[in-house]
Amino acid sequence: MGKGRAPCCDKTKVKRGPWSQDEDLKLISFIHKFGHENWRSLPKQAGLLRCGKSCRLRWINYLRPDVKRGNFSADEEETIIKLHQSFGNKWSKIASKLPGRTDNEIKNVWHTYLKKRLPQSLAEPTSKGSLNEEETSQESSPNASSMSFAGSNISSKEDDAQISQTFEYSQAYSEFTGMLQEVDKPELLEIPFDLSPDIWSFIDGSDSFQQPENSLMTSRTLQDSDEVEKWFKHLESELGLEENDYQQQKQGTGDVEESTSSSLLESYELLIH
DNA sequence: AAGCTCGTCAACCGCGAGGCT
DNA sequence: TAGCCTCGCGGTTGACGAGCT
Repeated sequence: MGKGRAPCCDKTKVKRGPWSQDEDLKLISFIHKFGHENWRSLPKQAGLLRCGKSCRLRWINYLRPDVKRGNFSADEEETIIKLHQSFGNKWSKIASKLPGRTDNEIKNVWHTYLKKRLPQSLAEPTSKGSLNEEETSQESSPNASSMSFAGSNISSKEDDAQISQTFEYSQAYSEFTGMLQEVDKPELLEIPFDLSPDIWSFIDGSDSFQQPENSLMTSRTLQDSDEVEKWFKHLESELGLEENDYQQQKQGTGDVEESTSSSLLESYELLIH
Protein backbone atom coordinates (compact mmCIF):
# COMPACT_ATOMS: atom_id res chain seq x y z
CA MET A 1 0.00 0.00 0.00
CA GLY A 2 1.08 3.51 -0.68
CA LYS A 3 1.71 5.98 2.06
CA GLY A 4 -1.29 8.05 2.79
CA ARG A 5 -4.40 8.00 0.74
CA ALA A 6 -4.82 10.18 -2.26
CA PRO A 7 -8.25 11.75 -2.21
CA CYS A 8 -10.41 10.24 -4.90
CA CYS A 9 -11.18 13.71 -6.18
CA ASP A 10 -10.96 17.36 -5.31
CA LYS A 11 -14.00 17.75 -3.14
CA THR A 12 -14.08 21.50 -3.62
CA LYS A 13 -14.54 21.07 -7.34
CA VAL A 14 -17.15 18.37 -7.50
CA LYS A 15 -20.86 18.58 -7.04
CA ARG A 16 -22.39 16.48 -4.30
CA GLY A 17 -25.84 15.49 -3.22
CA PRO A 18 -28.79 14.36 -5.27
CA TRP A 19 -28.38 13.94 -9.00
CA SER A 20 -30.29 16.11 -11.42
CA GLN A 21 -32.03 14.65 -14.44
CA ASP A 22 -29.59 16.44 -16.64
CA GLU A 23 -26.67 14.76 -14.91
CA ASP A 24 -28.40 11.42 -15.16
CA LEU A 25 -28.85 11.87 -18.86
CA LYS A 26 -25.26 12.84 -19.36
CA LEU A 27 -24.10 9.78 -17.49
CA ILE A 28 -26.47 7.43 -19.26
CA SER A 29 -25.62 8.66 -22.67
CA PHE A 30 -21.90 8.71 -22.02
CA ILE A 31 -21.87 5.15 -20.76
CA HIS A 32 -24.08 4.07 -23.60
CA LYS A 33 -21.59 5.53 -26.02
CA PHE A 34 -18.29 4.71 -24.43
CA GLY A 35 -18.87 2.28 -21.61
CA HIS A 36 -17.30 2.78 -18.21
CA GLU A 37 -13.76 1.60 -18.43
CA ASN A 38 -12.39 4.15 -16.03
CA TRP A 39 -14.70 5.64 -13.46
CA ARG A 40 -12.15 8.15 -12.32
CA SER A 41 -11.81 9.84 -15.67
CA LEU A 42 -15.41 9.32 -16.71
CA PRO A 43 -16.90 12.44 -15.09
CA LYS A 44 -14.43 14.70 -16.81
CA GLN A 45 -14.98 13.07 -20.17
CA ALA A 46 -18.72 13.10 -19.73
CA GLY A 47 -18.74 16.74 -18.67
CA LEU A 48 -19.98 15.95 -15.19
CA LEU A 49 -18.88 17.82 -12.08
CA ARG A 50 -19.00 14.65 -10.03
CA CYS A 51 -16.41 12.36 -8.62
CA GLY A 52 -15.97 8.99 -10.30
CA LYS A 53 -17.19 7.12 -7.29
CA SER A 54 -20.37 9.07 -7.29
CA CYS A 55 -20.92 8.30 -10.97
CA ARG A 56 -20.28 4.63 -10.43
CA LEU A 57 -22.71 4.47 -7.55
CA ARG A 58 -25.37 6.37 -9.43
CA TRP A 59 -25.04 4.06 -12.39
CA ILE A 60 -24.97 0.82 -10.46
CA ASN A 61 -27.69 1.64 -7.99
CA TYR A 62 -30.06 3.58 -10.12
CA LEU A 63 -29.40 4.16 -13.79
CA ARG A 64 -28.25 0.91 -15.32
CA PRO A 65 -30.98 -0.58 -17.47
CA ASP A 66 -31.31 -3.92 -15.72
CA VAL A 67 -31.78 -2.51 -12.25
CA LYS A 68 -35.09 -3.64 -10.84
CA ARG A 69 -37.00 -1.07 -8.87
CA GLY A 70 -40.01 -1.25 -6.65
CA ASN A 71 -40.97 -3.39 -3.73
CA PHE A 72 -39.30 -6.65 -2.97
CA SER A 73 -41.40 -9.73 -3.54
CA ALA A 74 -41.99 -12.22 -0.74
CA ASP A 75 -39.62 -14.59 -2.51
CA GLU A 76 -36.92 -11.98 -2.68
CA GLU A 77 -37.33 -11.16 0.99
CA GLU A 78 -37.16 -14.83 1.85
CA THR A 79 -34.04 -15.16 -0.24
CA ILE A 80 -32.36 -12.24 1.44
CA ILE A 81 -33.11 -13.60 4.87
CA LYS A 82 -31.71 -16.99 4.01
CA LEU A 83 -28.66 -15.60 2.30
CA HIS A 84 -28.00 -13.29 5.20
CA GLN A 85 -28.01 -16.31 7.44
CA SER A 86 -25.29 -17.83 5.27
CA PHE A 87 -23.22 -14.83 4.30
CA GLY A 88 -23.82 -12.23 6.94
CA ASN A 89 -23.44 -8.62 5.83
CA LYS A 90 -21.95 -9.52 2.48
CA TRP A 91 -24.44 -7.40 0.63
CA SER A 92 -22.80 -7.65 -2.74
CA LYS A 93 -22.74 -11.41 -2.38
CA ILE A 94 -26.42 -11.43 -1.57
CA ALA A 95 -27.14 -9.00 -4.36
CA SER A 96 -25.42 -11.28 -6.84
CA LYS A 97 -28.15 -13.84 -6.20
CA LEU A 98 -30.95 -11.40 -6.74
CA PRO A 99 -31.02 -10.27 -10.35
CA GLY A 100 -31.60 -6.58 -10.74
CA ARG A 101 -31.19 -5.78 -7.08
CA THR A 102 -28.25 -3.81 -5.79
CA ASP A 103 -26.23 -4.29 -2.65
CA ASN A 104 -27.23 -0.84 -1.46
CA GLU A 105 -30.89 -1.55 -1.93
CA ILE A 106 -30.66 -4.89 -0.15
CA LYS A 107 -28.73 -3.34 2.67
CA ASN A 108 -31.38 -0.67 3.08
CA VAL A 109 -34.20 -3.17 2.99
CA TRP A 110 -32.47 -5.32 5.55
CA HIS A 111 -31.84 -2.52 8.00
CA THR A 112 -35.15 -0.80 7.63
CA TYR A 113 -37.48 -3.71 7.32
CA LEU A 114 -36.36 -7.32 7.25
CA LYS A 115 -34.18 -7.17 10.36
CA LYS A 116 -37.08 -5.95 12.41
CA ARG A 117 -39.30 -8.71 11.14
CA LEU A 118 -37.03 -11.39 12.47
CA PRO A 119 -36.46 -12.48 16.04
CA GLN A 120 -33.14 -11.23 17.43
CA SER A 121 -31.48 -14.62 17.06
CA LEU A 122 -32.27 -14.82 13.37
CA ALA A 123 -31.37 -11.25 12.65
CA GLU A 124 -27.73 -12.15 13.27
CA PRO A 125 -25.86 -14.23 10.75
CA THR A 126 -25.31 -17.83 11.80
CA SER A 127 -21.58 -17.43 11.99
CA LYS A 128 -19.12 -14.70 11.25
CA GLY A 129 -16.99 -16.99 9.22
CA SER A 130 -19.72 -18.47 7.15
CA LEU A 131 -18.11 -16.87 4.18
CA ASN A 132 -14.91 -18.82 4.18
CA GLU A 133 -11.49 -17.65 3.04
CA GLU A 134 -11.65 -19.46 -0.25
CA GLU A 135 -14.82 -17.72 -1.14
CA THR A 136 -13.48 -14.38 -0.12
CA SER A 137 -10.46 -14.77 -2.31
CA GLN A 138 -12.63 -15.64 -5.24
CA GLU A 139 -14.93 -12.76 -4.78
CA SER A 140 -13.24 -9.98 -6.61
CA SER A 141 -12.38 -11.27 -9.97
CA PRO A 142 -10.60 -8.51 -11.80
CA ASN A 143 -12.08 -9.40 -15.13
CA ALA A 144 -15.47 -8.58 -13.75
CA SER A 145 -14.61 -4.96 -14.08
CA SER A 146 -15.67 -3.96 -17.53
CA MET A 147 -19.26 -4.91 -17.10
CA SER A 148 -19.39 -5.79 -13.45
CA PHE A 149 -22.66 -4.81 -11.96
CA ALA A 150 -22.60 -4.91 -8.22
CA GLY A 151 -25.44 -7.29 -8.39
CA SER A 152 -24.87 -9.48 -11.33
CA ASN A 153 -21.69 -11.43 -11.37
CA ILE A 154 -21.94 -15.09 -11.95
CA SER A 155 -21.11 -16.90 -8.76
CA SER A 156 -18.45 -19.52 -8.30
CA LYS A 157 -19.30 -23.17 -8.26
CA GLU A 158 -18.64 -23.32 -4.54
CA ASP A 159 -21.10 -20.54 -4.02
CA ASP A 160 -23.59 -22.28 -6.19
CA ALA A 161 -23.32 -25.39 -4.09
CA GLN A 162 -23.74 -23.47 -0.89
CA ILE A 163 -26.65 -21.53 -2.21
CA SER A 164 -28.31 -24.65 -3.44
CA GLN A 165 -28.08 -26.05 0.06
CA THR A 166 -29.33 -22.84 1.51
CA PHE A 167 -32.31 -22.65 -0.76
CA GLU A 168 -35.03 -25.15 -0.43
CA TYR A 169 -36.42 -24.03 -3.70
CA SER A 170 -33.60 -25.11 -5.91
CA GLN A 171 -35.69 -24.78 -8.99
CA ALA A 172 -36.14 -21.12 -8.39
CA TYR A 173 -32.43 -20.89 -7.92
CA SER A 174 -31.66 -22.44 -11.25
CA GLU A 175 -33.98 -19.90 -12.80
CA PHE A 176 -31.97 -17.22 -11.05
CA THR A 177 -28.78 -18.62 -12.45
CA GLY A 178 -30.17 -18.53 -15.92
CA MET A 179 -31.26 -14.97 -15.46
CA LEU A 180 -27.87 -14.00 -14.10
CA GLN A 181 -26.21 -15.38 -17.15
CA GLU A 182 -28.50 -13.26 -19.24
CA VAL A 183 -27.89 -10.18 -17.15
CA ASP A 184 -24.16 -10.64 -17.46
CA LYS A 185 -24.31 -10.29 -21.19
CA PRO A 186 -23.02 -6.86 -22.04
CA GLU A 187 -25.55 -6.44 -24.75
CA LEU A 188 -28.24 -6.25 -22.12
CA LEU A 189 -26.77 -2.96 -21.13
CA GLU A 190 -28.04 -1.59 -24.32
CA ILE A 191 -30.86 0.80 -23.99
CA PRO A 192 -33.93 -0.30 -25.88
CA PHE A 193 -34.19 0.92 -29.43
CA ASP A 194 -30.65 1.04 -30.62
CA LEU A 195 -30.06 4.71 -31.08
CA SER A 196 -27.69 6.43 -33.37
CA PRO A 197 -24.98 8.71 -31.97
CA ASP A 198 -26.86 11.65 -33.38
CA ILE A 199 -29.82 10.88 -31.23
CA TRP A 200 -27.67 10.59 -28.14
CA SER A 201 -26.13 13.93 -28.89
CA PHE A 202 -29.60 15.30 -29.11
CA ILE A 203 -30.68 13.66 -25.89
CA ASP A 204 -27.87 15.06 -23.83
CA GLY A 205 -28.06 18.31 -25.61
CA SER A 206 -24.45 18.54 -26.64
CA ASP A 207 -21.64 17.03 -28.59
CA SER A 208 -19.31 17.93 -25.80
CA PHE A 209 -18.24 14.47 -24.79
CA GLN A 210 -14.56 13.96 -24.97
CA GLN A 211 -13.97 10.74 -26.76
CA PRO A 212 -11.96 8.54 -24.39
CA GLU A 213 -8.62 7.81 -25.90
CA ASN A 214 -8.84 4.10 -25.44
CA SER A 215 -12.53 3.62 -25.50
CA LEU A 216 -13.44 -0.01 -25.81
CA MET A 217 -16.75 0.80 -27.29
CA THR A 218 -16.81 0.48 -30.97
CA SER A 219 -18.36 3.51 -32.51
CA ARG A 220 -21.96 2.92 -33.15
CA THR A 221 -22.94 2.47 -36.68
CA LEU A 222 -25.62 4.79 -37.81
CA GLN A 223 -28.90 2.99 -37.54
CA ASP A 224 -31.32 3.20 -40.35
CA SER A 225 -33.81 5.94 -40.15
CA ASP A 226 -36.64 3.52 -39.38
CA GLU A 227 -35.17 2.92 -35.97
CA VAL A 228 -34.85 6.60 -35.30
CA GLU A 229 -38.35 7.14 -36.53
CA LYS A 230 -39.59 4.38 -34.27
CA TRP A 231 -37.88 5.98 -31.33
CA PHE A 232 -39.46 9.34 -31.92
CA LYS A 233 -42.86 7.87 -32.56
CA HIS A 234 -42.53 6.09 -29.26
CA LEU A 235 -41.40 9.22 -27.48
CA GLU A 236 -44.21 11.19 -28.96
CA SER A 237 -46.77 8.72 -27.78
CA GLU A 238 -45.19 8.40 -24.35
CA LEU A 239 -44.69 12.08 -23.82
CA GLY A 240 -47.43 13.55 -25.86
CA LEU A 241 -44.84 15.56 -27.73
CA GLU A 242 -45.64 17.09 -31.03
CA GLU A 243 -43.26 16.78 -33.90
CA ASN A 244 -42.94 20.57 -33.81
CA ASP A 245 -41.40 20.28 -30.39
CA TYR A 246 -38.75 18.04 -31.74
CA GLN A 247 -37.94 20.54 -34.44
CA GLN A 248 -37.72 23.28 -31.82
CA GLN A 249 -35.45 21.18 -29.68
CA LYS A 250 -33.16 20.47 -32.54
CA GLN A 251 -32.78 24.19 -32.87
CA GLY A 252 -32.24 24.20 -29.14
CA THR A 253 -33.93 26.75 -26.94
CA GLY A 254 -32.90 26.40 -23.33
CA ASP A 255 -36.25 25.95 -21.64
CA VAL A 256 -37.52 23.47 -24.11
CA GLU A 257 -34.32 21.54 -23.86
CA GLU A 258 -34.55 21.31 -20.13
CA SER A 259 -38.12 20.14 -20.03
CA THR A 260 -37.48 17.69 -22.78
CA SER A 261 -34.44 16.32 -21.07
CA SER A 262 -36.56 15.53 -18.05
CA SER A 263 -39.28 14.04 -20.21
CA LEU A 264 -36.77 11.94 -22.02
CA LEU A 265 -35.38 10.65 -18.79
CA GLU A 266 -38.84 9.70 -17.67
CA SER A 267 -39.35 8.01 -20.95
CA TYR A 268 -36.10 6.16 -20.57
CA GLU A 269 -37.19 4.98 -17.16
CA LEU A 270 -40.52 3.88 -18.56
CA LEU A 271 -38.77 1.94 -21.24
CA ILE A 272 -36.39 0.10 -19.01
CA HIS A 273 -38.78 -0.80 -16.22
C1' DA B 1 -51.81 24.18 11.20
C1' DA B 2 -47.39 23.60 13.14
C1' DG B 3 -43.89 21.07 15.16
C1' DC B 4 -41.87 16.74 16.16
C1' DT B 5 -40.51 11.94 15.46
C1' DC B 6 -39.62 8.12 12.77
C1' DG B 7 -38.75 5.43 8.59
C1' DT B 8 -36.84 5.15 4.12
C1' DC B 9 -33.41 5.41 0.76
C1' DA B 10 -29.95 7.82 -2.10
C1' DA B 11 -25.52 9.22 -1.56
C1' DC B 12 -21.13 9.71 0.83
C1' DC B 13 -16.97 8.06 3.26
C1' DG B 14 -13.13 5.32 4.36
C1' DC B 15 -10.93 1.14 3.86
C1' DG B 16 -9.00 -3.17 1.79
C1' DA B 17 -7.83 -5.71 -2.30
C1' DG B 18 -5.44 -6.14 -6.19
C1' DG B 19 -3.36 -4.54 -10.56
C1' DC B 20 0.24 -1.85 -12.61
C1' DT B 21 4.77 0.35 -12.96
C1' DT C 1 9.44 -4.97 -3.70
C1' DA C 2 7.49 -0.60 -2.88
C1' DG C 3 4.57 2.84 -4.18
C1' DC C 4 0.66 4.37 -6.61
C1' DC C 5 -3.85 3.99 -8.46
C1' DT C 6 -8.53 2.38 -9.15
C1' DC C 7 -12.32 -0.30 -7.94
C1' DG C 8 -15.69 -2.32 -5.03
C1' DC C 9 -17.53 -3.05 -0.54
C1' DG C 10 -19.80 -2.14 3.83
C1' DG C 11 -20.95 1.25 7.23
C1' DT C 12 -22.88 5.63 7.93
C1' DT C 13 -25.13 9.97 7.05
C1' DG C 14 -28.55 13.18 5.82
C1' DA C 15 -32.56 14.76 3.14
C1' DC C 16 -37.14 14.12 2.76
C1' DG C 17 -41.80 12.50 3.37
C1' DA C 18 -45.38 10.38 6.25
C1' DG C 19 -47.55 9.91 10.39
C1' DC C 20 -48.43 11.42 14.94
C1' DT C 21 -49.24 14.76 18.68
